[in-house]
Amino acid sequence: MDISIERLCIENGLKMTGPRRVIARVLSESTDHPDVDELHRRANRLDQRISLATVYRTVRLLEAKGILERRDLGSRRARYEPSGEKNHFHLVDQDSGKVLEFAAPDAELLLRDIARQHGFDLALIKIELFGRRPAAKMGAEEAMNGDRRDSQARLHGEVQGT
Amino acid sequence: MDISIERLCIENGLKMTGPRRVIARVLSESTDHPDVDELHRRANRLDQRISLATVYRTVRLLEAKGILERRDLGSRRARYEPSGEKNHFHLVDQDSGKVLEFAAPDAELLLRDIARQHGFDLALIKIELFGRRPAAKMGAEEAMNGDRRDSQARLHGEVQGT
DNA sequence: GTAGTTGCAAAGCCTTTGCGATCGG
DNA sequence: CCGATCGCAAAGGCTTTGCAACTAC
Repeated sequence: MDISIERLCIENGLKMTGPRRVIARVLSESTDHPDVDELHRRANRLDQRISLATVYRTVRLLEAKGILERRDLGSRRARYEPSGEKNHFHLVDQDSGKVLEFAAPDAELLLRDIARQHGFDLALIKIELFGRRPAAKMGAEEAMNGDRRDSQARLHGEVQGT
Repeated sequence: MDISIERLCIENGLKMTGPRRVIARVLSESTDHPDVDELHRRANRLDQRISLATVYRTVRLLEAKGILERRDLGSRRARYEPSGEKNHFHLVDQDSGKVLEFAAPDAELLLRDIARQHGFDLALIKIELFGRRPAAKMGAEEAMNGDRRDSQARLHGEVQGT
């Protein structure tokens, strides 16, 4: 799972320029759901010269090629992840903004079935759960994969100024 | 979901000003998932003077009060719907952009269970299915699991393209 | 009367784009 | 070599906000 994104790019007939190679590598090494700004930051650690615009253009291109998938996860910024991975969904901790991934093959089947009953072929299933952990015991599998927080921030905020 | 939005506003201690009353009414009468611009348009049919900024401020406030829920549904503009309604999810036709609502109590249970296993209390479950109808045999039933079917017409549909 | 609201226009945030320079195949 | 890609800065689309006037309670 190292350079797979780059491989996919090549298979899709994309020119592998310097910046693109770096971004592909950053994507391949990410196990979370970085937004464009974060990708830019990570890419810049490998090559200072890569511009934000290029990161935007690249994720857009890779999304069009089906190599990446865009996620929203509550924040205003788009986040990306490789689409190859087997179906998984997102459980967002509303307090910390952390995102856990989980599989739910049973639920998936049910949904696919419902869609079929309506005459649809599903291309994409998005399931996002938002909740909080009752203060009690945490820890345990905290080890999953934490995400950059930032997802909410507008979930509670006061609304009217002055 | 008739004039209930206004009632909810009052219960939440919000001042019922003219603009707010109109927006509440528009929301109460909507059976689809309008974006802010569309809400503004509808509100303006009842009162020309209502500004876009006020619509933004109002939906934000109502979302904070838990009266409305924001949806993304693939487009870049936020869409809103009353949160009171019983849990339902969205099936988006990628060709037309139309959104069907459906219920999936079984899937819901499964998911709630998964969340519990991770120590979470769920506040919100989002399920969005994206797919297309193979031109072949459609028809059959347009009626969903008891929820109201909702054929929103004017839907600036598209999801993303290149 | 006072705190909460509103309109308007300006500002902000994220994303896209025009353009000339560069680079990959 | 030719078209794809890049960096930069300017432009766009959607949303928020500062401010002074106004209004519900």
